[in-house]
Amino acid sequence: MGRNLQAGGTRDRLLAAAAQVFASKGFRRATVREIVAAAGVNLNAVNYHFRDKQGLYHAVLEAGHKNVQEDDDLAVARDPGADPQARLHAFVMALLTRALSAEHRPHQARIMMLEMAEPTGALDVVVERHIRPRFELLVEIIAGIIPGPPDRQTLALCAESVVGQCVHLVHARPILSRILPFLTYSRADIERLAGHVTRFSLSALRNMCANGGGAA
Amino acid sequence: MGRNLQAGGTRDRLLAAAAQVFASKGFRRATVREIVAAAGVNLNAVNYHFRDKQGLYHAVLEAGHKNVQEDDDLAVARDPGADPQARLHAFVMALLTRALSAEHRPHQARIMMLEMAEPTGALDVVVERHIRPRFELLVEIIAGIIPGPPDRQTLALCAESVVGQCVHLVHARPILSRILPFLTYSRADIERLAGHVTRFSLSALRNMCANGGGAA
Amino acid sequence: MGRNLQAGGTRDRLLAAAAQVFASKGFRRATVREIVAAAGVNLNAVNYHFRDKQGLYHAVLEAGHKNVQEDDDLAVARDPGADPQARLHAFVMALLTRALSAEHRPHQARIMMLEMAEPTGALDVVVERHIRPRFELLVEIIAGIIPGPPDRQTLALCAESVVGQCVHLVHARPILSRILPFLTYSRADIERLAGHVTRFSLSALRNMCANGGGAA
Amino acid sequence: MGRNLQAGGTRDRLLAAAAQVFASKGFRRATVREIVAAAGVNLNAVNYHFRDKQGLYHAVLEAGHKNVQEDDDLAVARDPGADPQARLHAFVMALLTRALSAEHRPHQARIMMLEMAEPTGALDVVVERHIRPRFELLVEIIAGIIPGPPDRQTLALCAESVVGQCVHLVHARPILSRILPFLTYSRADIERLAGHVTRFSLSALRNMCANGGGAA
DNA sequence: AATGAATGAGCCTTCATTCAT
DNA sequence: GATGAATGAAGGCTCATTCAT
Repeated sequence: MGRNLQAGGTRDRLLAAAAQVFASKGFRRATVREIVAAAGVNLNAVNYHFRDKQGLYHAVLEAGHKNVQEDDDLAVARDPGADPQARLHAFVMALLTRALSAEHRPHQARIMMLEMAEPTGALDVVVERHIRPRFELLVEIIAGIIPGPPDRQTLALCAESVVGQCVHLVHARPILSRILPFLTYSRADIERLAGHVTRFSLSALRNMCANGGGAA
Repeated sequence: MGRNLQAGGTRDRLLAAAAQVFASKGFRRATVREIVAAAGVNLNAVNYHFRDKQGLYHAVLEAGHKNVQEDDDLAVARDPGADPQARLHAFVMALLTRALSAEHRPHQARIMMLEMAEPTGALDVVVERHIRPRFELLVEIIAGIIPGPPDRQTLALCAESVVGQCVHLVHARPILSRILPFLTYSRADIERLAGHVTRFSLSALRNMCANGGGAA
Repeated sequence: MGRNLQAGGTRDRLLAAAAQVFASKGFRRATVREIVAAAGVNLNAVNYHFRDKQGLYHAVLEAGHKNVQEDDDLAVARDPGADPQARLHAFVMALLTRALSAEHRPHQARIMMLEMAEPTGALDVVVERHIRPRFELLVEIIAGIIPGPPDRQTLALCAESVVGQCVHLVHARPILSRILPFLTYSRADIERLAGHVTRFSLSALRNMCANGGGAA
Repeated sequence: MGRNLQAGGTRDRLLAAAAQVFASKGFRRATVREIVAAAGVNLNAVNYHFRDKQGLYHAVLEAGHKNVQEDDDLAVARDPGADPQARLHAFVMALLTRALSAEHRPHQARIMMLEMAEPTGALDVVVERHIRPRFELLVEIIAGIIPGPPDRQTLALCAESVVGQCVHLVHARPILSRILPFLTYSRADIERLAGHVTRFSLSALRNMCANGGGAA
């Protein structure tokens, strides 16, 4: 008795549902049954299309995210001719928006966090396809801001300082909501946070070389 | 039949083993069987001493971390008379050392990360007992660095910018190891990272007000 | 590996075995493992077909008993045109036969007894679907026997006096076997018991009104 | 640290608590831990005083009930000179009161019911010490009511017809509460029920011989 | 492609009991 | 007599997977 009355192919519906469930529960806690129920497909569809649960997970990671070059949010950040500090702000804003705003369903971001907490072996593909390209873009932006010679290692650490501030705001959300009562993670809050991170980082970057080498 | 041939009390051995296992696998993935095996005690020891798996988990969180006031690593950071930038460096160093160095068994840090990824309801106690005190200390330190009037909200965001850099280095370790090949998380690396975070943050903090208000 | 070598459907075999085991041990003492062993099916068949142990139990209660309207044993008792005392005898005989005779597997009766001793929450459905219809039938029969105006409350109590005699013979069987050595619960015994209950009740009912009101 | 501050001996407190718990949950569902908690004694007291759970159970049954000869409720029923129908009423009233009224804590009655539902092997002692004596008393009373020659077998069946009506009112209480909404098992209800059972039985007994032999 | 059925591994928990002071 | 600790046996349940249409 075909219950699969919906239009879209089983495979796609499965991918979409899986992205949702994996993002909200992580690989382990997510159950195949919940996914197929959400997708409205038969239990064995995952077996048939993706071999097993892990296969489905990998497929989600592979297909889930747009390439950096195609990411509209990063348009300004990618523009070599734009003002470096505008590029930085665009980058930060894109990162936070994508991870925090409700409209952009923070699937990929959460999956990545969960993946770091409990690696399932799928980290490699995520790093190479999603993280590294963005990292390189950020390094390039920072190189345009930081004064003096572009020491690769310093650039990298500064880039991670920027990224760290952002992802912390995402990952530690349940904690920050307790510690910083004024934070509601509204759209306005996101912009305020992006503004802070950009300001903080710009201030730091512009003075890095002066302090270079000498510890605190 | 060897009834607890080992030395120490069953309860303590259980706590230690549980901290280890919970830290490496999280609450969910960790199995009672693995914990008791690691502790070398009977399966039901957890039942007897902690009622159930969750009771053991809470006990680990309660007993696991030293109070801020007793934390020797934070001695300099707590000293109101010390140089603010020395205090900041001490704070950062303590955070990274405790979370990253092998000697300090990074249990609590990882458990906290996992707790954020998959909350089990034990987050409240962790926040109030461990996180908030350290946060307040950091705010106090930063207030001594940042020029101008101590706007509470700005102070808080700056504090999280500092914390974010640190925890990112911890949480994203598997990613950073791929992206930043020079990072080995050796003792020397930890010091280098602490130096960078301190420098980056100091640079930022000293110029926050100047840039204050104007977004990127 | 012999995958269900037996004939009938797993589900039915499970229901039959469960009825047996639940009847002999009650819900609590009965173990899923024993039931599936008796049914010769896999341990998780109960999970698959009935969700869990309780689901199986409910299914046994639902499916176990025929509807009053379809119960051939009660044909005479249901016939409004039949002699009232013949109807009463038929009712009593049906009750005892079903509960005591070996051929009719006294499952349902025992389960009901156990359910009263240790309610599991399944009592409601049993009452509404099995007990109340039979009770109403009995009240109707008695109304045709008892002289005078049909006081609802008296009718109900008389009905329970009849039912009580019957179920006592069933429930207290292990005790009665000790107290009344002549009782073997053979087919002949059942008929003799039915005769006694009918006679005893008829005698009582025909004289209820005369004694009405005055206590002993 | 002696927590056993109470006066009474551990053993007695244990017996009392066990009677309570066994009565409300039956042998199986009752847990040793619950009993010792209710008694306020150490877990191993049951082991020490009664060897094990079953030993405690038997002790409860042995010590729990007064001898028939000492039972004040049955004083009238035991009086050979009293009016037979008064004796019958007294017997019925004693049975129902003891089993149903809140003041008389219906421990023994419930335990007996549970014992019938799930025999634990302790039934023999209960039958010989509690049931048989009362049964013989009832037979004697009935012999004084029923007209004609005292056929032992008929007497016995009639006695069980009386007992059956009573215990049914007790055992089926959860069902009767649903079927007979007017029943609240209040003190007044108990008297009303005793009146009905007595009336019903007297009517029956006085006419048994007339109908004797002829089935319905 | 899709579906119903079946299967096996593993996990947490409860409970009575025993051991050693 | 009493107490804390330890132990072994079961039991119910969840889950991913595989089989057979």
